Amino acid sequence: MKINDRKLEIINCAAKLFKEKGFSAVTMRDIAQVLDIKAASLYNHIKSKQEILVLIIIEIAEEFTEVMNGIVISNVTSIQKIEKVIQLHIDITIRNPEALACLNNDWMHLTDSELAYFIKMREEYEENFRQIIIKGIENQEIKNLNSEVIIFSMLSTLRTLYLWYGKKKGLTETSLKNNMSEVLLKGIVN
Amino acid sequence: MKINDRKLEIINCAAKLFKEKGFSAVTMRDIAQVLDIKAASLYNHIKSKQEILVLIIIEIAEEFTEVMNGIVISNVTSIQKIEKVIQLHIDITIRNPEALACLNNDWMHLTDSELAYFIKMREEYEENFRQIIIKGIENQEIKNLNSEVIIFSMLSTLRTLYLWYGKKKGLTETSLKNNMSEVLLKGIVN
DNA sequence: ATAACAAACTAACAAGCGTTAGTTAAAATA
DNA sequence: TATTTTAACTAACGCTTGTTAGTTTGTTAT
Repeated sequence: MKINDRKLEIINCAAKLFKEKGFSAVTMRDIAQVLDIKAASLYNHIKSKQEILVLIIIEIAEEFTEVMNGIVISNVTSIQKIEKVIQLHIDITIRNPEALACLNNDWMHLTDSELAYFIKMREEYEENFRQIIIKGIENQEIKNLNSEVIIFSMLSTLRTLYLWYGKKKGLTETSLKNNMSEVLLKGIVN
Repeated sequence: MKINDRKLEIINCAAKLFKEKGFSAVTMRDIAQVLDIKAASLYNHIKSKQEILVLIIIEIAEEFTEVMNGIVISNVTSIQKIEKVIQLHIDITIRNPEALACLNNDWMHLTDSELAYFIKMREEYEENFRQIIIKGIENQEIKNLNSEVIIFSMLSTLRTLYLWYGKKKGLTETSLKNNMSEVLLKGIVN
């Protein structure tokens, strides 16, 4: 499945608009206007508005899935696995914040097999993360707190990083990674 | 401004639908169908779809604002102020998760003065939280990390609690509060 | 030079949108 | 009992939506 340049332009433009107003509030005419063409012309490149949504979300979801699968089977400590997960979220956030916003807010507008596929990936992602945490608690790398609270706290921060990254200047990727790891792993109290 | 029972039913019903699909994807006919009436009948009780959105969001936003203002001027340690903020978010999440979802995802569909009012409240809320963190760093209650990373990590967790609370059983409000405070303040590493 | 293609266009459609007007029947109030 | 109010209804409005059909124009390949 190759995607030519113009199609990519359309998808990226749509993703930006979806981030601002959400999938349902963005019209084909909105997208066309930004690209300075008519709405009907979009259909020379894409099949439907739905297809745009699918292309934005599924690619990113698959990347999360694949990298997470690699992390789970890697031969490092639980803490190191968590640090790899943090790095994964930072990487994708920096590379494609618009797609991430779309994945977070508009996944429910996927339909049929793609919706099912997405939900399956998301559940498996969370289950993989859960296993990392539980293993870490068992071998006493991680405190014996409610594992669901730990999972939710970390994932919600990582998943919404796109809302915030870009607004704050003077923070390199490395510095973000280090500060984030410190805060999420060791807390903020002196 | 008093709101009678039927109007409240409509608002609560709308909030539930907005949480599932977002403001723009929910039609007046959708709302009416759940209440088993016709869409036109809704207008005996509400002025417009916009009014529903405003009533859902602004009330909650004002509650956050007022309680936060009380916390800021209270005479306790920075850590204790943070714990009060955590408690505030948990309280509202438990009482009205639908409104919170709406506030988080659909605030950009507010218009004119209400949009400006909301943005002002949100900025002041964040600024208040920022001052708590910075004061805590200055008096060495809190580690000298990048304050923006701290602010973002905590707020993103607290703001998206609604996504998760209710799915997890066997966790009392007190237990949630205690686990959450421990995770956010002291981290997860043994 | 000619054929083929790519990517834009104009025009339009059917469906769905928020909303209004006018009506009706039951309940509350006088 | 008579009157007013409440809250539903039917019907329809003007507009916007995603999308299709058919056409035009400039570029690329033969």
